[in-house]
Amino acid sequence: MANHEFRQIICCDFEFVAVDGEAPIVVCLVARDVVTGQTWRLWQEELEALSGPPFPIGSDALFVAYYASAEFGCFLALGWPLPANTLDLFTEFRCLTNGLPVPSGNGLLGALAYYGLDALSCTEKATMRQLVLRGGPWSQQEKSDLLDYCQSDVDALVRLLPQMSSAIDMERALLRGRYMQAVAGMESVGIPLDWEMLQQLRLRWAAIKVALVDRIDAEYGVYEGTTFKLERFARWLVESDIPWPQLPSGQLDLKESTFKERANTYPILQPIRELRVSLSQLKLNDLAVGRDGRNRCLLSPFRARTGRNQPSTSKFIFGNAVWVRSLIKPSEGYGVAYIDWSQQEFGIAAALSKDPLMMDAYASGDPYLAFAKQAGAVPQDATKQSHKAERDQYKACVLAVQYGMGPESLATRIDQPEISARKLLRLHRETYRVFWSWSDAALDYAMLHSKLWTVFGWTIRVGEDPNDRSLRNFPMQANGAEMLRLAIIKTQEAEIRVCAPVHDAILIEAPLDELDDAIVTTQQAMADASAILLDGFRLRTDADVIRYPERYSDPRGTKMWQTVKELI
DNA sequence: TCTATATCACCC
DNA sequence: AAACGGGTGATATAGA
Repeated sequence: MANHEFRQIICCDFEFVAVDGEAPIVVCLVARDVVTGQTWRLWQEELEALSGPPFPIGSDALFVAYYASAEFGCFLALGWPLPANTLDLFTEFRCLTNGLPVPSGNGLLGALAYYGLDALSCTEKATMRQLVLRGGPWSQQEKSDLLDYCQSDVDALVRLLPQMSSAIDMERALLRGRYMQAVAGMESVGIPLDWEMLQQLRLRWAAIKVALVDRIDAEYGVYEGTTFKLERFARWLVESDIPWPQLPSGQLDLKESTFKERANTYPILQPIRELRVSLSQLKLNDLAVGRDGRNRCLLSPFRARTGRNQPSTSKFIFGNAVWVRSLIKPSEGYGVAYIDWSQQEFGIAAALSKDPLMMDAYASGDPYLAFAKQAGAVPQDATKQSHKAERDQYKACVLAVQYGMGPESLATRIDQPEISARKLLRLHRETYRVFWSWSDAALDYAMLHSKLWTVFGWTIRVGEDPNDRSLRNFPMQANGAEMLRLAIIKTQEAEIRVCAPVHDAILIEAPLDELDDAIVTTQQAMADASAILLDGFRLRTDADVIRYPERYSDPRGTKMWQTVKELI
């Protein structure tokens, strides 16, 4: 924590009731200034009477919490301004132990255990959390118990801080702390949905499933209710004299790709294949939607090893099948925009490795076609239209390299013989030599020193059984996550309502007459973020704009959306 | 009957 | 030994 002298260091914890889709209900707060020892204990009503926190939050104060987005959710619910400096010990604990086993998890108790500090037992903690979640009214005794419990977490923070502080890179930690504020902002704003349509869907869900199965399964008799029965399917296959591949375990291989391949030879399988695909996509059960029709859930920042957000895929609309996004609809007078970086990971790879050809390819606007040209596979005047097939293959190769894919898988992916896939991968190595030696060096470094980190210090430790594909991919994905965080911070600081992060994209919302400006500002923030991270190299973005009364639509999901609408 | 495991599908 | 990175979650079947 050198070079950062704070006059106040405030460790803080709230108790609150969280309901999916809704703002938190604040129950109480305890905070302590570790410099002076001053302690604040405040109950609901007292907090609501305040227009800001009782402790200092200015530039010479440091706000310390564990999972600060939760605390900031309470700040926002109370209408309080946010602190200038935030140190989130959850995030720092993740950063310090990322990739290593954490025997007791990543929670506050886990961090205390990791550093050999004692704490409240899990069961005591669970009991008290239940008392919070039960909701009010609480007796005087319960109130004082809850405040004591809340204070025990603050005590824990106070003890954890010195244990961790020597290992914390304060400058970067403060940046991550700013992102925790941004997360609270997004969790509070949420994503506007078509409430009526969602109600319709939920109401008729079971009936839609049954209708789908009834329509198709009569011919096969392999479903029991709406569940596919393996045994029945096996019997039907024998009766129909259709050979079927098995998994090593002996079980029938039920992969979509297997159905696809078999359906080519036995077209009778086509309808049941489509039924399986549809049913597998029919799950929007747990979408977390508030009474105002907005999708809000924990975004779980820094949860993934790469530092990405990892919201629950069932609660978060962008985790569902793409057709479900058609439920996204701005409210009257508003628009939303989905703005994503173009070929973000390719651009990051180019800029960080400083591979001149790769940077040229990115700058050309169509890296995939540029790669094909650089490899001499298509003429210099080739276009997306004139050489679509070649471009598709070189695109698949670029993506394959980013994931460390081997020739067999790439061959399957592009539906070509293995020798073609080998050739593509070889051309990538030969064309982007600088990138490959950079990637090799990163892997060597990771194996030798057992860690790797991003430009802003998000670190992965190399544990047992390292996966070289993960390690090679880490700089691209983890720096992509850094870029997203920085861009979101900047966008929010420009007073734009950010609804959600989507790995390489940002969803924003604005009144219709401000939407175009908001998009420009966001794109500027995203370009700036890339330049800061990539030493001046700017990545492009694309914007998908939806103006009330339009709804979001993704071409990959329109067919399923149509089917569902017809069934309603 | 409940839980664990395997497998699969979805997202970027 | 295999070789597609990072994830969450549902479902079907096997096992306690």
